[in-house]
Amino acid sequence: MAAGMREVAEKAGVSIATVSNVLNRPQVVAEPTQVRVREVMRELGFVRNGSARQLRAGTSEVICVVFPGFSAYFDELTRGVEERASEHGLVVFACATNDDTTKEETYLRVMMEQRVRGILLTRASNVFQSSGPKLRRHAPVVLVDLESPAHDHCSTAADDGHGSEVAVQHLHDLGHRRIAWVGPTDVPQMVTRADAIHRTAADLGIEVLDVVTPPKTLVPAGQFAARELHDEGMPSAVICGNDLMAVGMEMELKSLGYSIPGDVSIVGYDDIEFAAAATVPLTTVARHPARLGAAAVDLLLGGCGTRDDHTHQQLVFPSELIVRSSTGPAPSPR
Amino acid sequence: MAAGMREVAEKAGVSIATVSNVLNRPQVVAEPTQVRVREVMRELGFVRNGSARQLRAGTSEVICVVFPGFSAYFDELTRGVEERASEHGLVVFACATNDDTTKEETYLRVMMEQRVRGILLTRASNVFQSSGPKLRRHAPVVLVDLESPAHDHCSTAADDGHGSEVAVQHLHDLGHRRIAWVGPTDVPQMVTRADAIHRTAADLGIEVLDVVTPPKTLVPAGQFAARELHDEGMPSAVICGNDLMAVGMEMELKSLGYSIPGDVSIVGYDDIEFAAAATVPLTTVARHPARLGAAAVDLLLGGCGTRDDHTHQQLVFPSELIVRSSTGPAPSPR
DNA sequence: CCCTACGATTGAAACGTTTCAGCGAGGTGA
DNA sequence: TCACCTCGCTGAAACGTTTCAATCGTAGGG
Repeated sequence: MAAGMREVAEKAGVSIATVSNVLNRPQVVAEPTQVRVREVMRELGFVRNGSARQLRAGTSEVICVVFPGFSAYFDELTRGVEERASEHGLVVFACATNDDTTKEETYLRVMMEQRVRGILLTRASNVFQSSGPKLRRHAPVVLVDLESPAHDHCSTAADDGHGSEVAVQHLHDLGHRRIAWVGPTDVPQMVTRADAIHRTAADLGIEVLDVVTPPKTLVPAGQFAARELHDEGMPSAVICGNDLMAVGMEMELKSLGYSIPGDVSIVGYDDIEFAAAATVPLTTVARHPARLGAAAVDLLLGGCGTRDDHTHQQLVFPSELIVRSSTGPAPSPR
Repeated sequence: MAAGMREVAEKAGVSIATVSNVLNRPQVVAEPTQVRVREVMRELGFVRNGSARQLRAGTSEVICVVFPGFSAYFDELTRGVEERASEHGLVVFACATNDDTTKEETYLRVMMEQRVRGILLTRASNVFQSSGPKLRRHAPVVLVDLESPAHDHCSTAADDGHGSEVAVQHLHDLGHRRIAWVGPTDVPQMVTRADAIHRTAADLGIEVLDVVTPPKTLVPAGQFAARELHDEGMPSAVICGNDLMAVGMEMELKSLGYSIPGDVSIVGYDDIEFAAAATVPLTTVARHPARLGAAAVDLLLGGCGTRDDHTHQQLVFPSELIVRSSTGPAPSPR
């Protein structure tokens, strides 16, 4: 059924080795031969067997990205990964774990088995802690947006600590003295942000309310948090763990009759494409996901995990506050 | 570096064949041997080489999904695929083409080369038309949300024709006589919807305005269309090609001072999770993406493409109109 | 005590490539 | 003319599994 190089070679009247050369080192085979072989390939609908190739050559052209689900942030992240990867002739496969540990384990196993060229991990749960070393022995791993406590991995991340500080400072400058933080407590990146916010707020004498969301940080989580705050007492400003939640917050608050930023100021994280286009364009801590993704690919290809002499790098990119219309002066107390 | 079955066998004092049996047919190997072999595997950090396995065994445990980008609809679709796939011990890799033909070609090539267990195609561009037959010879292909004109493929789809009829009828019942359709003209699924809308509207004596969007049917496209309609003359109801655009439409219209559904009624497609939670909960044509995905996996595994005697099936699932708050009576003309 | 049967294990042949040393033919410089 | 080089091509050995037929004990039946 599937024609292999053997059939191609026979029909073209050359050896298998020559067929292989046409594919892998065209310079060494004479022009006419090349043309003839390619012609036969087309005729026979030849598709080279990747497993065999990879088995023999030991190298794969696949990079895998693992994340919790397909949302705007990861879409942009992946775009960065893909762009850089394709410059090197690599292909990017993504998979969503839905925060399911078992699924994550399965995915990582398959990737190791396939000896993929590299794995980009975001939001890795405890799986990574346990099987990290084994994983690393079978494929280069780069952490995106996820710092390894032991610094024994390459990673790229945005400087969320600094971003958070600037965000809080911004709100302080606008006169806000009571703000809320909205995010899950079981997602490492979010905890980093929360910590920095609390720290900075304490320094500046700002009170922080915590609204805990589920780990699924999408629009509905923001809406949920908005209702929560509405019931418990609305602060003058809210920092949401990402833009999607911030948009949910915006929408729900408007429904509840709040004016933004008149009554409540809102800040997000990520600066996804859509942040600028929200009903009220969002003030947000830009994290440039595409850049993080591209840099992660550079680390992968830069020898991470393949060379013994490699020292792991933690790349941290500056994050900046993009001020749009969702933040304004705190309403004067009455 | 990477320990293979050879090393495991040696260290456990058994033959390679036995190691393989431990992995693939545990029933045939004695309990104590099994324990010992597994123990050694753990010690050595053995990970079986998927390429070799696949080369010899001829079967892969990977299903691939191809779509334009990572958005809510495809997230839900993939969830359905994944759920069904994992029941069969299969793993799902996704990739985003960003509507780039070259990228799509590359992806499909790699998938064929890897001899994946199956490919789920959505939004395939002309690539599919050209390389379809070749593709099909090397991997089972199922089309999702995409009808093959020649019916020479398996496919799953929602009955958009019927869904559209019902939507228009619904608006007619509410008294709307001038509506808009918002969507791209170069995406097959969208064209199907547009056609059905035009047809039904004509029957009912409803005038339809077309607003053409770019193929990237996300929130901003809806916002763009809203401004377009605002400038050109707002109809009393708008049907958007999907929920994301409908949400964009909602948001922008509210910003422009319109009341929903007071001034304008809005209908979407898909019924993504978020549709119910939008500022104004969305009336939408539910297409149950997860169900489409799961059914596609069933078709794949049901012998599509593997058996010669297989006849291709076109599975069409009913789509239903979910009426929420974004549609209401047409404003009385004054 | 032999024969059979059965359970556990194994040797070796694939699977479809890549790669490397080598081979013949033709060309070039001395 | 000979030695040597280059060019284009090829034979055959890997790569790490799976699988099937074959082997070896050993226990049970006659």
